Amino acid sequence: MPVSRSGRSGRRRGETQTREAIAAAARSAFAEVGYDRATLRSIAAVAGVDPALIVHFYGSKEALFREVTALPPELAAAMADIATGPRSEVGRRYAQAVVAMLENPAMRPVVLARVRSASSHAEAATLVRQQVERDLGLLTRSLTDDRPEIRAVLTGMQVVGLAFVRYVVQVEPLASMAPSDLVDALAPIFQRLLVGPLAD
Amino acid sequence: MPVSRSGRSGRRRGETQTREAIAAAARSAFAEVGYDRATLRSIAAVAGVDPALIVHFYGSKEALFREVTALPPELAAAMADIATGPRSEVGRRYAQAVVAMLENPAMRPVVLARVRSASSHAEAATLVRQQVERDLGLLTRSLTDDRPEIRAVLTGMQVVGLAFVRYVVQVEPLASMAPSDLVDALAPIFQRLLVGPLAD
DNA sequence: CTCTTAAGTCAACACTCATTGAATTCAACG
DNA sequence: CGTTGAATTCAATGAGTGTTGACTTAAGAG
Repeated sequence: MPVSRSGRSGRRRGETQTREAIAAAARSAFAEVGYDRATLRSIAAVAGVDPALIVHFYGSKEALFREVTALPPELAAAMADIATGPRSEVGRRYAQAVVAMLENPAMRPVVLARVRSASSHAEAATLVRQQVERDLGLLTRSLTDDRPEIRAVLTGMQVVGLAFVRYVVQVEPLASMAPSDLVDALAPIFQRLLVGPLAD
Repeated sequence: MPVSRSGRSGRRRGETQTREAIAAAARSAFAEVGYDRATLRSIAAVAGVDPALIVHFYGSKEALFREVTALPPELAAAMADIATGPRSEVGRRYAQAVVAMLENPAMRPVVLARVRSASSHAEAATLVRQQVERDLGLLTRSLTDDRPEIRAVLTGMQVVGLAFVRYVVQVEPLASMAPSDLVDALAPIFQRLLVGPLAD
């Protein structure tokens, strides 16, 4: 299948090119202002496209959100990797994974879109809930038999709290903290929640 | 100043009575669906009142939100109290204060209205930011000289994360956990963040 | 009783939203 | 060339929004 020879000569782009432009604009919009305030019109403007084209491609705003905030399935596999390795460093490994995810420019908008939209959009809330219950439950159950569900939800509380406080509310000094310092600050918290004692 | 003799005889209620009905409906609405989805019409319907009356009393939706999500100033004083008492129990005392606040039916809607609206409403985000920076900064600075700002923001991360995961996203088993169990789970986390070592 | 004042309602305005269906444009194919 | 089909736009629809101003109603003051 020959690809259209140019990206710029005519006004018409290839389909995948346009879809990706829309997807990127949508992710950013959902991540920055949440589901409600991210209007099809504003997304279309950023993507350089008519609003009707978005629903032509995706069907509806709901479907657009679902498609654009999907997480790659390899993420669950990465969770499993964290359990392998020395137990005394599992907190730091998880902290590194979380910070890396949130600093990854392809991943951050997806996570923030979900968290930011969870406040007013029931489906986004469900996505966050399932993510914590499934993926973190998997991790903690593979690490210990001592109340893994509680460890999972308390760990998830850290991740959601971090995303909210650092990126949404932007509280200093957390908002401008360097990733490596962030890992240092979070590692002991995760270490205790994942494999340490739950009470004193 | 004589108060109108009855609350129910005529169709007309006393002013304060109506204002409070509106305020309560507004708080619930903001807490349950966030600023954007809490429409003046839906609030008015719950309060049994015309939408125009709300703006007649409060001026605008913005002003309504501001007035209705104000926190009593005695809260800052309560923060100071937590610093007094045995250091080894400060984490538990703070956990009790946080859980008590979130379980207080007068307080919870205010906190949730702020957190839930922070996602899409800049002013709500500012309220949350200031709350964490000011009140928690006050507490940690009165407890230690060892990087109190970091302790404050990490502690705030717990509170925001808790509110979000327990009440907004409703992840189990945190969502249905009894308040006393919640205190038990949070106390050691706060203890370490407030006065414990920051690294291993 | 009359006047004043404020509580409360009503209908409308100006806007923005997602979504739709018809119309257009353009690249590819024969 | 002509035709097909998909990408893309255009204009409109209907529902919902915050806010406004004119209006009505009733309570308290003289």
